[in-house]
Amino acid sequence: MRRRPTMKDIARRAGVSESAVSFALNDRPGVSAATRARVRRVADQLGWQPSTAARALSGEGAATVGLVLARPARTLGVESFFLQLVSGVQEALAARRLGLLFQVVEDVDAECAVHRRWWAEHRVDGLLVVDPREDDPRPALLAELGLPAVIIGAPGARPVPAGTPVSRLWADDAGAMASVVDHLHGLGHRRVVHIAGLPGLAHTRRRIDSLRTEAGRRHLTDVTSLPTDYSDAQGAEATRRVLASARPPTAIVYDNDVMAVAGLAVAAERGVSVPGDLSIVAWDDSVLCRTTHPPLTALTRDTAAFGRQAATHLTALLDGAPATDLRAALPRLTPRASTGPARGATPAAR
Amino acid sequence: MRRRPTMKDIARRAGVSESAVSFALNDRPGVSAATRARVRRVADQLGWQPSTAARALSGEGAATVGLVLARPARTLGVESFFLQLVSGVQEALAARRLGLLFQVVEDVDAECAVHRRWWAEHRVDGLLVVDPREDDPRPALLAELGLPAVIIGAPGARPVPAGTPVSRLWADDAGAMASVVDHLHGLGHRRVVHIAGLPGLAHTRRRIDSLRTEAGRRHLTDVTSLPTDYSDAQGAEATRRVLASARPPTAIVYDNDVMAVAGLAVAAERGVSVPGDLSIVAWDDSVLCRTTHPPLTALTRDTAAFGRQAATHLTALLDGAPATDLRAALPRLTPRASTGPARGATPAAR
DNA sequence: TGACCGCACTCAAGCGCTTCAGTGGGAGGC
DNA sequence: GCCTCCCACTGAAGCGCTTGAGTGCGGTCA
Repeated sequence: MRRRPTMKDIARRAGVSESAVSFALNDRPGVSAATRARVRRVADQLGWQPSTAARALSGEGAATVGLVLARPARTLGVESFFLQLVSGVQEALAARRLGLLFQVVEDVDAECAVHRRWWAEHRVDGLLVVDPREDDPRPALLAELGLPAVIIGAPGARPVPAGTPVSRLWADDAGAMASVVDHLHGLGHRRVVHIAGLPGLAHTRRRIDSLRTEAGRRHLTDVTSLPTDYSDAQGAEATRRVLASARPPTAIVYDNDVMAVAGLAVAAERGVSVPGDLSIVAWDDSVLCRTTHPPLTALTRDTAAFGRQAATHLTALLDGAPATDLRAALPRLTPRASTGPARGATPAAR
Repeated sequence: MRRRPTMKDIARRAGVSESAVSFALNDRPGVSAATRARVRRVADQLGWQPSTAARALSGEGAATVGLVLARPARTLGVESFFLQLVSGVQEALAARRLGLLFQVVEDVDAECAVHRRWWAEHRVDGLLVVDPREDDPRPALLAELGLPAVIIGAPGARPVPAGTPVSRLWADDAGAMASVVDHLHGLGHRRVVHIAGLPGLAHTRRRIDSLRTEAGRRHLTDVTSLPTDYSDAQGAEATRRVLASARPPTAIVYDNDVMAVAGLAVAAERGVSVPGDLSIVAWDDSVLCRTTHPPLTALTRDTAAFGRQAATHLTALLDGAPATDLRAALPRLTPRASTGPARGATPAAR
């Protein structure tokens, strides 16, 4: 059990005052090059690192950003999305020696409570916010607390009050949905079901709306969206229901990889051939989509890069950059064997 | 942007000194019941929360525990294991208002550097350590730093130096492996391949060893373990190799769910019927195992409970409890359709 | 009635760092 | 040769909290 070295130790060994040490180590003017070098050497030698607690207390911020995941435990731990996102976030934060404070809670209210607590406890300098909702209390809260933040997957319905350091990273769901509809329409599909995610989330609404828009543009009137909770159970359930209906769809679009795989299993169990009788598209690519049989056509996006972009922008906000809306790269459709020509259709000209 | 209320504010409003406030809010003797109540009321009213920075600085600890994941990014974000674990950890920590500082790095050396830095920066009071290795530098480091920790999945080869506040939470891989071998042997399998995880990890070694022991006990001499990096790619690769060998196994045990699914896909692609020609067992159950076709026989364990147990014990260590070795619940085998009688074998008496 | 005690509370120092107001001395200007 | 200015550095306060050493006061006991 070693004692942690402090600036006082460095000051003593280098024969200067504490303030000189502070100046030297923080690249501030006021010390000669020689002294600076000497202080640095001693600090290295002692293995000194600034105490974040002390830094935070003297107004420098906590060197930490927070991320809260508000999802019931049961829908957690399956999707590749979050760990990928976090791993990208880390990369950007580690470069700035920022820590990531992480918490999983049950719902948005609990998330707000955590944000409030972190703020009051002086724990974080900024926040990454995921899963924006249609009726989202968080932007207002962030504005009240004045905490810099990046909302990932925004814009939601609720705009961010002006003048607050809150940026939004926007995934182009409409564009992505257009590419999916293009693909399916080109293969001759006319009856499409969209098995969507949690109904309260902003991107669920956006996907549902753009499906309707894109379908209308191509004169497909027979499209439906069914919300779920993203779990394999509900994905399977919904699939079973639509396949048993009077006029089952010839293609299904799933809002995540897990449900798509579950849907594929349901098709297999009912003797529905994929892609012969039914085409399947998954939103978000992952190992899952590649290892099923047949492998699934999926919307591929670089989730880690997404996280990196969000975190990088957050560090810019912390440095005082103005808040903006930014746009993530458009996901691209990776066609695999789970989509094919609609039964009995002559493929439209591409 | 509100100013955070401090104890000074409370003191002023309640008409007492700051120390009285501190005593009142920390349930220490030295204030009358009336004053205590008044102070509490004012604190609530102001929405006061203690500044962790200030607390940490005055010797109270950072109210945070750390968790570092040392895995290359490519093997991340697929397994259900970690998010589940973390969600369990959170539950136990949230009850004590402890934060979780989380970081993903590339390898153990980087992990050690992070531990050192967190210690020097005063950021964490304790650590959760995962993926113990055969030749693990971390126990010695923890001892040097004197940081309380729980090593999850231990014991590794390297014991923890005595007198350090480091406990080990032990998963009974031998017992689990015994149940797997039992199951397969009972179905008449005599040639079994084990597609294992990262070779450096302690539990990989333990599983390999116990497979050998259990096989020996039942006079199966034809067992092999092949290490991989846990990725679907290597899982598929290894499967391809063993299926193409002169005497392919009749059963394969995979060290995680992802590789098992990948292996199943390889079997399908080569026209090997499961479970007709090949039985498959996955170590760690998840949605994946339930949604494949056929669903996979898997070793089910309550990963969230595992995390909860680890975190709960860590809080005990922080409270000064002595370090011990504890044992997690034995995983149980969930038989599904991916395992069946070995081709041409008369099942042994069960 | 005075010595003593314990209770309820205040004071001030200190945790490790930043920062602002000095301070001393050497260089430069006239 | 003296005044000024600037550079390199020091001193001390302060961030919000804990804590051990006081302080004053009402009550008990001889």
